[in-house]
Amino acid sequence: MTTRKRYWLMKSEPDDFSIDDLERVGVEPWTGVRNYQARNFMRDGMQPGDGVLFYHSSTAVPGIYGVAEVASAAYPDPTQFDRRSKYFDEKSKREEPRWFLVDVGFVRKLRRPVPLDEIRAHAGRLGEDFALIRRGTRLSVLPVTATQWKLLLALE
DNA sequence: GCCAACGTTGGC
DNA sequence: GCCAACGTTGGC
Repeated sequence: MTTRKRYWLMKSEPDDFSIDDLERVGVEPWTGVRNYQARNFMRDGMQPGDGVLFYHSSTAVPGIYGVAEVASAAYPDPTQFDRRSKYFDEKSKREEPRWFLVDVGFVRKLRRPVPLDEIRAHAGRLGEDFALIRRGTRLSVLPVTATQWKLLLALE
């Protein structure tokens, strides 16, 4: 069964994994999400083909730098079982995995990044409840409405 | 590097 | 179930 295409925003620290890295590799498993709400969006909400805004956090100019797409169904994050990984979770069992991810595929870089301060400047039209700019919210994976998607890309 | 804000853990 | 302590996120 398929439902209508959905839209998301996914954060990454560019020192760790950037839009240029994604362009280079094409498709990347989105490892390391260890927040239940973010996991639920990936596990329960995402479908192949969904649109993704690729956001750079913890950098000089935080903001949206590219467009990507969901490139797989959700599956268990293998790093949770890898003792050498910094994402290892000793409480997760293979028969009952705790953390899920999707593969993310490169679509394009923005002609011009859309910085966080510009996004904030449009808070009124984006909606005060938009999780990216809601005070105190630090979700690394969050839903974006079709309207917000269009608005944000119109700022490019 | 600082620190506000939030989530998770674990003792009780 | 409460809540203090701790860890993490992420802008600045």
